[in-house]
Amino acid sequence: MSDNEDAPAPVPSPHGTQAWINLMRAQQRVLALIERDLKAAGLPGLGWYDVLWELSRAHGGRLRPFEIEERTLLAQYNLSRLIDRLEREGLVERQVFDDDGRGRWVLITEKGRALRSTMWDVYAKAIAKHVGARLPDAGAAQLADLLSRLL
Amino acid sequence: MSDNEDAPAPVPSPHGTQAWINLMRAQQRVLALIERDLKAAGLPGLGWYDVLWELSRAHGGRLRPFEIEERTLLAQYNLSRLIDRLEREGLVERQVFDDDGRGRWVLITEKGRALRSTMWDVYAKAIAKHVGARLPDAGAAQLADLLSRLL
DNA sequence: TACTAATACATGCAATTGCATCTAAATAGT
DNA sequence: ACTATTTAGATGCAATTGCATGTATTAGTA
Repeated sequence: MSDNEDAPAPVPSPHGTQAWINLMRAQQRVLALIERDLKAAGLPGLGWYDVLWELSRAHGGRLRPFEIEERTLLAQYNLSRLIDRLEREGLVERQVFDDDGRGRWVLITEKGRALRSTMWDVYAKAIAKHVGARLPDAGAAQLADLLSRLL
Repeated sequence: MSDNEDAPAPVPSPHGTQAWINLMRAQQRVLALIERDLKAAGLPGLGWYDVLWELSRAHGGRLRPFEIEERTLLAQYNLSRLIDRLEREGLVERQVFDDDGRGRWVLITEKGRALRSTMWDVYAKAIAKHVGARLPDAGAAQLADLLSRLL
């Protein structure tokens, strides 16, 4: 035996490798374009959007930090500081969580909801421009499906 | 008229949006897994790999910084400092570029080639495990093709 | 030639990230 | 109840990133 792994083939197929490279490049490229559009509109980046979005659609407009963490894939220490920044801007508030003295609620404010909505106007157009316009709708659906298998 | 953009539809289709979300998530997730494997093997991250790879396949094992920049999508100031770090580790060398006093060559060393090769052993297995094993080869090919349209 | 703009790369400084660790509070084991 | 573990979240510090700008050199233009 030439390898000590268990099931999966140890060498990636050329197609698998190409898929990975394109995944990296496409994401970097489109992300940069979308962030550029947001910045050009004087708006914060997608990190802020993601948190505000999860909060705004959560029941009661609030979540525990660890719940946001799960939904956004942000690292715990990054999220903790991101919440600091959001709080400083009045977009969210931290509240005590009575059932567990360690816990906090993070509650989105009206200002936070308004900003998320404004951001979506720009974000949605950016997605349409940088993704939708480059792929027929059926292709987008197929892409979404293939990518979902990596999740 | 309700919009000031030119050709593309201003609102993304649900499929386009889903494709974008999955693109972000899949890339984040797989990237994190691959970086974890590299770190577990005591190796540097993909940023180093990308530069070493471009250099090792370039004619004469050397490129100008701006050429690396184009090939890797690294920002100019980030690349400049990344080269500093690579140079400190003896993986590359900076040389003067005689035809243009502003320019530099970045030359990969034997040590740099060796490290890239070692990294590839781990990287290739990680791609196989985190991408190849989740997608049939035909699916990977299709994914690569769809993503290439975003590039 | 002298002057202005553009190109190639580097760097000071502030903001963000990653890592390790810390505190406080809840749970588990005895 | 008492100690050890685990969990939620925060934080000090070093490394990296982003932004703006700096330096040197070449190209363009009057």
